Amino acid sequence: MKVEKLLENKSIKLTKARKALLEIFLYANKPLSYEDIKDDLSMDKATFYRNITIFEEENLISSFESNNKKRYFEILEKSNHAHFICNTCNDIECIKGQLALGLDGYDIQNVTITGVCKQCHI
Amino acid sequence: MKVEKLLENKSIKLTKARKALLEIFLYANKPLSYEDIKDDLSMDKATFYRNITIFEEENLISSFESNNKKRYFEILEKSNHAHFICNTCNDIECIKGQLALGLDGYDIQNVTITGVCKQCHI
DNA sequence: CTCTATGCAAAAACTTTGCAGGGAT
DNA sequence: ATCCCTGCAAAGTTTTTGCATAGAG
Repeated sequence: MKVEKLLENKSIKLTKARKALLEIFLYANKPLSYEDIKDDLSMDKATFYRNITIFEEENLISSFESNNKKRYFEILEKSNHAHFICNTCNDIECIKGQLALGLDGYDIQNVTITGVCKQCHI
Repeated sequence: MKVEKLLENKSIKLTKARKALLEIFLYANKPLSYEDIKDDLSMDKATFYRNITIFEEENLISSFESNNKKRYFEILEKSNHAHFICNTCNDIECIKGQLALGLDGYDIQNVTITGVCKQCHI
């Protein structure tokens, strides 16, 4: 879906910064932190974080924190998927699959698994 | 298991601060952040974090980050259990259960689920 | 006596806020 | 003319580090 439509649906005013930001996340294939994209951003970090906050409030974007004190963001998708963060190489993988946990009545927004990935695991 | 034994097994020198710290986590029934216990601590925050680092390196304690920029710590148990963090009330629940994800070959250290808990979910 | 642990204060890393200027309607 | 978005700089929050002192063996 186009960025313009996404913002319009949420009644968020379209600006250059918001369009650029949302497009980055829309076309990204993995969660990104501010640091990951700061060199490609044409906006100040204040603008980045302020708009991220708006996007999160409007459920356009979800976030989670990794072991390295950073926050990662990605487009909120319908499909349940978990993130695996490797404590050794710090890589983040998206894991498709189902959680078999007794969480009826809970609204699950994010699943983050940490550990050591297959590559790093000897 | 006694704190003294735990430290001895890992060849960590027993000190007053380490004993106090490990006992707090040993008898806690949920993960705790520095802020949660700072008023009860008789040590400086530098000592807290330095010893936590040692405990983590020796696999006595595991940690994860929540949405509120804090790190939570708990005794590393053998039993797989996940944490559910409510974005509304910020409460942390320990969830017993199994993950049915294709993660063979991965070493899973922590599972953190965020969302809205049953109580807060209307 | 030597070696490590601790407290204090300062620094570091990431994120948020205050404020004044700029753009869009 | 008004409203809100933005950039810049400063402040805030949590965690880490440097250094001198204290403590254990």
